Amino acid sequence: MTIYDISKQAGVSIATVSRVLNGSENVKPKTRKKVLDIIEQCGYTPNVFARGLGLNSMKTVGILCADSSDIYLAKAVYHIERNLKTAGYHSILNCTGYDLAHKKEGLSLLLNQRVDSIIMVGSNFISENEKDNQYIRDAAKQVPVMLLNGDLDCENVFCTMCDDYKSMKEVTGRLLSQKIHDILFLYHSRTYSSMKKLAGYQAAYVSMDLPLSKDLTCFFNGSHEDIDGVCDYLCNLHDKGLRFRAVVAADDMLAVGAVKYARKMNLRIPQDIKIVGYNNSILSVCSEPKLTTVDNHLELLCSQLVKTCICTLGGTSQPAKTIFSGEIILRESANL
Amino acid sequence: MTIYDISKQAGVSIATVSRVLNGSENVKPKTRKKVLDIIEQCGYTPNVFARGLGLNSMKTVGILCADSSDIYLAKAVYHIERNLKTAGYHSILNCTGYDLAHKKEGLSLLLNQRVDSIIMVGSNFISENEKDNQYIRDAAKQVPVMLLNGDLDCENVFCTMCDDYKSMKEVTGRLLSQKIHDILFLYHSRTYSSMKKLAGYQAAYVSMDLPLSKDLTCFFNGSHEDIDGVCDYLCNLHDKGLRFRAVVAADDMLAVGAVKYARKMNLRIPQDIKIVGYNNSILSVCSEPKLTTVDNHLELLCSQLVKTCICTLGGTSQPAKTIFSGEIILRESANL
DNA sequence: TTGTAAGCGTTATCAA
DNA sequence: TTGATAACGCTTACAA
Repeated sequence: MTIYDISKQAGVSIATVSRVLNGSENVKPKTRKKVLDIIEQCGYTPNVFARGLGLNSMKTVGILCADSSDIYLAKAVYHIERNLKTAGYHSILNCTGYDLAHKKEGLSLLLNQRVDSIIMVGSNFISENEKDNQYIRDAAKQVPVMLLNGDLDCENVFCTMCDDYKSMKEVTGRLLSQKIHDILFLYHSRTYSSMKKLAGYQAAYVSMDLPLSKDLTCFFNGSHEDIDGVCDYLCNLHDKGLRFRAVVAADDMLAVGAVKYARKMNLRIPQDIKIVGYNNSILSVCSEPKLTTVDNHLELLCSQLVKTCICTLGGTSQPAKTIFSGEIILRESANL
Repeated sequence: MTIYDISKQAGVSIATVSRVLNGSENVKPKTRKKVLDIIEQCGYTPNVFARGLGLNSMKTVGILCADSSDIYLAKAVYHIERNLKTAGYHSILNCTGYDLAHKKEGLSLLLNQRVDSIIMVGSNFISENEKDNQYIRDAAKQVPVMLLNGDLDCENVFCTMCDDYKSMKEVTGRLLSQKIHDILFLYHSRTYSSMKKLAGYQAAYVSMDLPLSKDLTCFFNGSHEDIDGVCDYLCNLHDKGLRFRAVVAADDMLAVGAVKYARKMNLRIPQDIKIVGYNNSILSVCSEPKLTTVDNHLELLCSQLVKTCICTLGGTSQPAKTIFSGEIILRESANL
């Protein structure tokens, strides 16, 4: 079933069928109706490969994501896909893992598919080592690249992010104001976003003229689902003599690990130890007690990102960076 | 940069370049090397649209998923994508939501993209109302359809699933053996999978000649992330006089809701009330106490499903149904 | 308002 | 072992 079959049955040329298909004005209403009827009746749908070949686009964007099974990234992918679909675009998903070589591989796979744009989901795609961002710059020479929670100054790269620095500074500052000066900062990746959070944590101390202890900046080197591992890690630190009356974590999973630690140590939350999570994920409500956490308005970020993407593809100039503020969600694990 | 450019630079015809590209034997090694060098040097990659047009395939499968932000479905999508990529296929993701009309829409969007196969992730795509499955049968006339955790007898539809009936019967049976006869079955969707779980729950009673109480089969009508809602729901049931010493839930989120309920009612877990989850998700470890739950080997299911998909596309005949058994994971919320 | 025909970049058949 | 050429099914200038 091709455009030729339709044109024959309708007694018109393929050009006319094509015009009808593409909603051109220059078709006599009567002709349009006849063609439309036959298309309907035959259940004909245009061949997207042929159309793609002619237009050099299949209205598809590539979503690059290290791990779409991660609670937070999964939500991002979901919202991005839904927004893209609304705008008439298809989503090719490519999960790369956290290894740079595989990220490059995934990216080139998508570019070879001739996607109209690339969306990189998660700050882990940006490295502190500028050399490791070159593959993104290269990609941007071919198609517009959208970064969710990543920051890169580059032509044709658009960044949509949450101000993690500000949120974390605010959270830490509130704890410091409560005379809690021994706050442990807990993170488990060195992504752009994590580094911003760390900077915010440190800035809070500095702005209040309080001394920072290196020992309280703690990196958990484990899986992003290993709650027990986090608990053990903290117990270990405690055994080594480290003391702290609060934990601010780079994500909710880490915070839940801290909650488990507190229970194990028979510390009351929040009286003896305050714990703050990040992302306002389902884990923060699942936890007992529930986590005070930061909501970075992911859904909003995603819809803005897709808007930027679509507008860019449509040829209207867009801001290189869009930054939203997070929001502190007060629950039981810390009264800020 | 097209195949013509390469052919000119190499001083051969496009046919030869095409042969090199497709690894044909019938090319003189020396010629092959020359062509390969020029391709490399120019950074040429074939146009997938043109190739797709000629071959009527872009090596792409469509992944249909109601909600890829759901903890469980997200994991499924992730593993499926990774397996497909390994097999050389791209994944177009389409999140439909739970509404039938939108599912049909998503499906036809994918079919119009001329995907090689459709993978439906999650038992929610199968309805008890046979009429509502017709759209799947129709799709199967065009491409092979793979169902994850769904069962449908139909040519060109392949089902890979976990035996939820058996797992749930086993769990319920073990509780009954402990002389706990007032077990509440908690579910929040009427998917194929949920119905299987319910049937397993009921079968355990029947096989032990124990009476079933309709009142203990409880449907929570709320979002799949609303832990507090589940808690309230159970409190409400309690207020109305319903009593139970165990809860078996259709997923971990519901079980966590039951845990919250127990805490609110000052019931000790597992002494006063035993709670069993389903899926062995991160929630089961996040929960306090940790959940006894059922692991249905999702990763294995996904890899088997993709294997079936790829083999079917490759033309080798595959079993219409593949069924795996789940595994009970004992933790703190119930000693089975 | 409609039709003709060129072009998109491959693959594959057939001939040499 | 290679090359010429048709076919894939559409969009779109240009002509009528």
